[in-house]
Amino acid sequence: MKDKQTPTMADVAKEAGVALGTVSKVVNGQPVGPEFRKKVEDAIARLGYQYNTSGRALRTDRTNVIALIIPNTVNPFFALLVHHINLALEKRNFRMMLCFTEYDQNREAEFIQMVRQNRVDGIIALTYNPDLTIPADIPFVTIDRFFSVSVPCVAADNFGGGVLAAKKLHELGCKRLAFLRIGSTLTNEPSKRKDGFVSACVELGIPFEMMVLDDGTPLSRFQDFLAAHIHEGRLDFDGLFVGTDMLAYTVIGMLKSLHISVPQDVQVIGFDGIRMFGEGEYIVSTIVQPVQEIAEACVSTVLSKHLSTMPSLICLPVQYAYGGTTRE
Amino acid sequence: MKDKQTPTMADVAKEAGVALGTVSKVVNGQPVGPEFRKKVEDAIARLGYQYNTSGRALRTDRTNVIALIIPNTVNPFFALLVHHINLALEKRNFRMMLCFTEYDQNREAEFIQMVRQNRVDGIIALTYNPDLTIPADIPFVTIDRFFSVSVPCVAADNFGGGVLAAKKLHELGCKRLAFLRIGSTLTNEPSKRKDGFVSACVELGIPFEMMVLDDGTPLSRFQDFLAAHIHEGRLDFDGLFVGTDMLAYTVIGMLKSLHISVPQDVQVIGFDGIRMFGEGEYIVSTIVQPVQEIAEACVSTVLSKHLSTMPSLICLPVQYAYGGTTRE
DNA sequence: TTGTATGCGTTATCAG
DNA sequence: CTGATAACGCATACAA
Repeated sequence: MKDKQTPTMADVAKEAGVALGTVSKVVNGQPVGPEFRKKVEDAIARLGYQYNTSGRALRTDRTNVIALIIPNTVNPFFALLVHHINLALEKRNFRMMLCFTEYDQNREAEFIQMVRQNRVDGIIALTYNPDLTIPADIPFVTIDRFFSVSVPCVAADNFGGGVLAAKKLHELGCKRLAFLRIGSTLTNEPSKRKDGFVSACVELGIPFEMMVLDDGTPLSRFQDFLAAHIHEGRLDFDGLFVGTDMLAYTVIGMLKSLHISVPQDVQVIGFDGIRMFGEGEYIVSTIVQPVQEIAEACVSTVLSKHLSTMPSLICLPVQYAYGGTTRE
Repeated sequence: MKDKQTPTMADVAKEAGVALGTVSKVVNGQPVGPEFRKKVEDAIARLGYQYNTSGRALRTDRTNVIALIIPNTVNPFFALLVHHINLALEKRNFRMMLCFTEYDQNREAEFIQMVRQNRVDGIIALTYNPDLTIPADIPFVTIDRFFSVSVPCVAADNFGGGVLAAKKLHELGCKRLAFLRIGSTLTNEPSKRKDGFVSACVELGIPFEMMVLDDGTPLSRFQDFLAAHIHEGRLDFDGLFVGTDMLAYTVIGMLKSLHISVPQDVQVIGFDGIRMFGEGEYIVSTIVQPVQEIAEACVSTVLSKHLSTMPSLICLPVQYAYGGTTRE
C-alpha cells in the first residue's frame, strides 16, 4: 500500500469510481454530468484533495505567478505599492514573486533572467537601469518609467502633480517658490513633476528657483543651498515643492536646524502621499499618488490577454492632501 | 520543425550529442566525465538553457519556495522583516511567497491551506489567531508566538527589552513610570515586554502604573488615561514605556496636545526600532529588535534538515537606541 | 457526455 | 561513467 503524502487526481478518481479525466474536468469547472460531478466532489472532500501546482504548470505552461521587481519594501511608498499589487493579484488567484533590487542595476537585469527561468506569467517592474533589456516574449509592465510603446507604463500624473503643487502654494499665498529634487541622471515619469511645476509657475507668473541633485551627491548640499538663500534670518522663498515626501521630510529637518519654521516662514509640499504607519496623517503636505489604482492598473494590464493593444502609458490622477507643512 | 519557446534538457542533449541523463547530471553538479561536461556546458551556453522549475518541482516534490505569512508590509517593522527574510532566502536560492493576513484570523488559516496546496517547502508565520492549527507535515516556524515545543518560535528578547527600558528610564533620572500597551487578548512573546518591565521596576523599587488596552478599543482611551493623570499641569509620570514604537509615536502626539513636553516633562521609550524611512534616525527612543538576526534565524531554522531537533524558542538580544524622546 | 492515452521537463533507477 | 526509460500530477485530444 502506497503511503501517499497528498492525494492526487488518480486517488480521487479511484475513490469516486470515475476516470481521471473526469476529475480534472470537475476541478477545472468544465461540463460534467451532475451525478458524476457529485461523486467527484464528495471524493475530493473526503480525501481533502488539492491540485498540484507544479503538475498543472508543467502541463499548461502557466504558473499563475507574476514577478514584481522593485527596489525594496522599506521605503513606505514601495511598501504600499507591494501591498496593493499583492492584493490585486490575490483577487485574481495569482501569486506574487517579489524581487528586491536595492537600486542595483545589475540585480534588476539578473532578476529579469531569474523570473523568466521560474516561468512567471508576467513581470511588473519599477527599475532605474537606463539600459534594461525588456524581454519581448513575456507580458511586461513598468511603473514610472517609459521604455517604448510596446511596454505599457503605469504612472501617476506626475506633470499634473507638479502643476497642482505650484497652484496650491500660490493659492496659499506664496510669492516666491523653489523646487528641490534628487536624481537627475535618469529621465523617467517622475521627472515630469518638475516640468509641471515649472509650467504652472510660468503661467501664474511666480518667480522660482530649482535645485536638482545628482544621485549619490550628499544631501547636505540642500542644506548649503537653503543656507545660501537666507538673508537677515529670512528665507528667500515662502513655498517649497520637493520631489518626494521622503526628501521633503529631510529638508524640513534642515529648515528647522536653520531656524526657519514650517509652515509659518515657508510652506512645503512633497510628493507620494506617505503616512506615518500607512494610515492616519500624512507626514508632510503632499501630492498623493493613487497607489491602489496604480496597482490595479499594473495587474490588469500585465494579465490582459492582448497586451499589445493596451495603451502604452497609463496616467492616473493625483490629489493634494494636507499634512501639516502648509497653512490650512 | 518544432518552434520551442525555451530549450529543454532534451534539446541540450541533442545539441551536445549526449544523453538526457547526462545533461541533468551536469545541471545538478553530479560527477560527469570532463569532456562530456564541457560538451554539455557549451551546448547550454549556446542554447541559453535554463532548467524548468515546474518540471523539477513535480519530480522532486520540492519547490524552493518558503511562505511568509504576515499581517502586511505597511507597518515599517513588518516591512523590515519581509525585506530581511527575503534576502536571507535569496542567499540560499529560495523564493518567498508572501501572504498578507491584514490581521484577519480566517485569512491566517486560509493561507496555511493555500500555501500547502502550492507545495511550499516551509512556512514562516507571524499570526494572531490563538486557535491556529499548525500542520505537522511541513516545516513551520513562527515569529513572536509560541505554540508548542514542536513548533520553533523566533523572537526578540522581549522580557529583556522590558527590563532594559525600565533600567534606562531609571538611569535617565525617572522617578515614576508607566507602561502603555495595546492588545491584551492574546498572550504572545511580546507580552513579556510588560513582564520584564514590571520585574525591573520592582527590583529597582520604582513605582509604576499600567494601562493595557484590548484590541479594538479606541486609542483615545490612552488620552483619557493620561489626562486623568495630569494634576496642576503636571503629569504624574516622568517616564513612559510603550509597547511599540507606533503606539509610542501616537501617545507622544497625545502628550503634545495635552501640553506635556517630551522629553522635558516625560521621557518615552518605545519598542521595535522603527526609523522614518528604514534608515537614519529612530522615530522615538526605543528598544531595537534585531530584525536581520530574526530573519536569519527564521530562515535557517525553517530550512534546517532536522527541524525536530531545533530549539523550540530562539530568543535574540535587543538594545536601546536614542530617538529624541529621552534625555541624552 | 465519459474514458483513455499521451506528453509537459525533470530526476532517478538500472542496465550497459 | 553514460545512456535509455520510467515515473511525478495534470490537462487535453481523441476514441468510445
